[in-house]
Amino acid sequence: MDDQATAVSVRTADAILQAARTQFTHLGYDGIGLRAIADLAGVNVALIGRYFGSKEGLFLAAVPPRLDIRALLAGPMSTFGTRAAAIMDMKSARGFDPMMALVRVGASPDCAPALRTALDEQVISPLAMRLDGDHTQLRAGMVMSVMAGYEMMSRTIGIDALRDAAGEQRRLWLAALIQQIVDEDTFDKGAGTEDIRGEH
Amino acid sequence: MDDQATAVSVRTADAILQAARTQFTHLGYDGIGLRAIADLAGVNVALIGRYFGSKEGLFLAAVPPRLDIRALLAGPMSTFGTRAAAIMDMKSARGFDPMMALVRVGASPDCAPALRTALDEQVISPLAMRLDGDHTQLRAGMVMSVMAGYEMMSRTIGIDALRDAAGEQRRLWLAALIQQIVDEDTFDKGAGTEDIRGEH
DNA sequence: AAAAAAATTAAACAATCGTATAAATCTGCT
DNA sequence: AGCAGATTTATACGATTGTTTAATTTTTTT
Repeated sequence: MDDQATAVSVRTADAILQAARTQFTHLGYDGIGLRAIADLAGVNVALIGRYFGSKEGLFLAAVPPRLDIRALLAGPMSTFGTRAAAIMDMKSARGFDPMMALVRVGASPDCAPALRTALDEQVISPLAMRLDGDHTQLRAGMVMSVMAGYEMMSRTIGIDALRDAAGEQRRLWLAALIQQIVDEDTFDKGAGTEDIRGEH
Repeated sequence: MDDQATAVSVRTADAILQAARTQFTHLGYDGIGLRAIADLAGVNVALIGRYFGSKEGLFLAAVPPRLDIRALLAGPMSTFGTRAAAIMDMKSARGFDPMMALVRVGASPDCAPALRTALDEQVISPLAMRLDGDHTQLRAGMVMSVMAGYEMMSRTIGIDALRDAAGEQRRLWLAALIQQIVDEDTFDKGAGTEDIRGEH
């Protein structure tokens, strides 16, 4: 009378999922093989095929469902930027790092569609619903852009200026940048853009 | 009496480089094989090994040297955001797309170090030298963060809100966001950040 | 035109990839 | 204990990976 209802061993399935998450996150979808994941989980390779069908099946079960930052929406929107910047600055002390996974694995054309859907449903839309003013979806997408870009430059690529700079200043500016997108009527006056030279 | 001085055929070497650039950009470092690159260049696979040594050698010769956005620094800094946003919105009509290459291939741990160096020397440092005020390196890195994040979310992953939204509004906000980082004393008053809860 | 050098190709190397199959081990029930 | 079903393992398959070697074609020089 375990809490397992399906025809699989949840203990080993979870071990596989956890190993897959960390490896996909740090090495990318093509950067890690199923045998290495199985070894890290302490099981045989064939179990991955048995429990998740294929490598893509394992990825879909491991990464996209965990791509949520709903914890960020807990507090008031007036301090969203501060909370977002604080999360980005933590070294993913324990467990899964959603932002790094998004950046590392989102570059693969095979993974992008699933990530796009998960990101839309679990992050951008919930965030957009908390925003006031116009173009909430667009602004929510811009918030994610800033966060993903910061993650990519500071951690994935490792630009010195972002990785080594004084943490306080860096976190303050990142928070201010994000908060400006969250606050309505920030850019309505078109500050800073005097000349647009688009097409024709 | 051709303009080739080295011991290789520059014509085919360039064909290989060009094929490698476009394929790495759109499929990532692990997403494309040397045979496919050679076929696209119309040459034999062994020539890649002969001219560039290895796959990594080909990548290093093809992508990092082209990672520059110096054209953006041509105009006045007061309109940098507008120029940056305009470039980001073009569909890389012809030739090489540096931003997409950076995002697609920067996710690979094998490529990140070379991209970091190239980005520092060719983009961030030149941009930082054009900036007034303090923390110029940090701010230049933040500019690249916003641009890379926007590229990743709008094109690589393809978030609907960023891909389909009204181009004018999207470009205006992106320009304003970048310009705010370029302009000095924008965040000196700490606008929007009322409470910082960092460590200890 | 013959010889030398450069450029290109065909073929195969060992390794690893994702995946599938059949045997072996473990688990719980009567 | 002994059987039945679930769970895991060992093994191998075909394909593809990056890379290398030797033979061949093309180009240049004498």
